[in-house]
Amino acid sequence: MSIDVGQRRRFSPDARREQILSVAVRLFGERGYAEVSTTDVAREAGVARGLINHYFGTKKDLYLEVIHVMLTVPPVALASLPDGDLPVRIDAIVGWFLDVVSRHSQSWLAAITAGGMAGDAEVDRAISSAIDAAADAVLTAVGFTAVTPPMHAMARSYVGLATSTAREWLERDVLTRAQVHRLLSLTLLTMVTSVFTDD
Amino acid sequence: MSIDVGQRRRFSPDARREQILSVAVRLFGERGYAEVSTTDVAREAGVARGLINHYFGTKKDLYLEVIHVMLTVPPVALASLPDGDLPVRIDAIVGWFLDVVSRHSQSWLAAITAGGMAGDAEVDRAISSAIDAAADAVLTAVGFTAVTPPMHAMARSYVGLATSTAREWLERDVLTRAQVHRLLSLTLLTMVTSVFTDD
DNA sequence: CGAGCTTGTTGACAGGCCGCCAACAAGCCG
DNA sequence: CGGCTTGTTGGCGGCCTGTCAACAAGCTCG
Repeated sequence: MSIDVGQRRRFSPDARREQILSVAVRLFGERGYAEVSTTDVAREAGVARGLINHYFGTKKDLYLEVIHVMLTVPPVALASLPDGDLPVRIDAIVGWFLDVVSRHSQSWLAAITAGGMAGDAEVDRAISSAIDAAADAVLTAVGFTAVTPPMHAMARSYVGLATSTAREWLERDVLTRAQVHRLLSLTLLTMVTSVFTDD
Repeated sequence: MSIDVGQRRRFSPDARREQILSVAVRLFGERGYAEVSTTDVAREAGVARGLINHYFGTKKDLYLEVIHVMLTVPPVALASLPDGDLPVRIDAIVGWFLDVVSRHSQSWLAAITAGGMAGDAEVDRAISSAIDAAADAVLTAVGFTAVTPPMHAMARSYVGLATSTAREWLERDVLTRAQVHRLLSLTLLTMVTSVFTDD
């Protein structure tokens, strides 16, 4: 019952990196950080454990690349948002966010809360930059050009509301998409019209 | 250079538990879950490492009790909220929340995001019940009696907004308390008057 | 006041995971 | 075909965790 019948094969470094990384993304996505050992990744990749350290360094470094992949969302069609009225633009950005988060729910939503390793400096920085990207997307979609630091911080807060609401929708199944859409649209409208104005 | 000059002393089980638990709360509050070993807790408590397992079982069980302590907030003066108009009650509950979270910021805010161990089933359940408690506090303070599941879920979402906003305020120092208060009050008012109404 | 007993406490053992590194060999090149 | 570059392996040392038999602190009873 030999699993790996194959001899020892040489791959291109890029190919090996990609292969190991894809296995790591899958495993870290299914279970958490602590529940996945480098031995697991090596076994499922059909590779010696030491090779992971050779390519990625530390297990935490591997995890950093994994969450980078999981948090990197194709900003496709983000520029193709309608130029209509403010409520129209808000509906568009909210719908776009719900589409994205429902597609890679198991990836993005799990990584944004650092499934298993919040508190680490580098992991927190990676998550923070992902929040920044989402906040920037919201601000540009709403139509803001000159963004002050407080406005940016409030947009980051709104991303926190969006993620927690999406979690209620996708992982708890008690809210409908329409309710989530309505909540996020109205709160964003309130923040834009009443909160951002005078800072 | 002997640190512990004391002989082996016998304590009451409750006293030992409390002593070890206080040390664990401090260490897990300062650093994350993975960064603190049971050897650290045992050393700082002046106790053999095996005693921790004897009293708490697994390291994760100890961590569960730790976050239970950190997330248990004295609901003092929560019943003594003013009975005034809706904006008045909202201002009161928001101010109360900001007071609480600014006092145990290093505890509550760090534990609500499961500093180092999200994804675990039991840890997630503990955090979820803490969110439930906060959501119930918000709902009762606002004045709702009959709470439907969707409303409860929306209140949980609002708690997510509150925590992320408090994090922007306390850990990033770019928002003032007044701005945070205004944001949380206006969004809660919006949710109560426009979102909750028709579900 | 001393012997015995309850039980809080300890230290060591076994298993697992991680980072590191010298040795090995697959595939190219002259 | 022989040598060489370098992708790849397996084992070593160290740290961490859960378990458990042995030890002793302090109470109890004769």
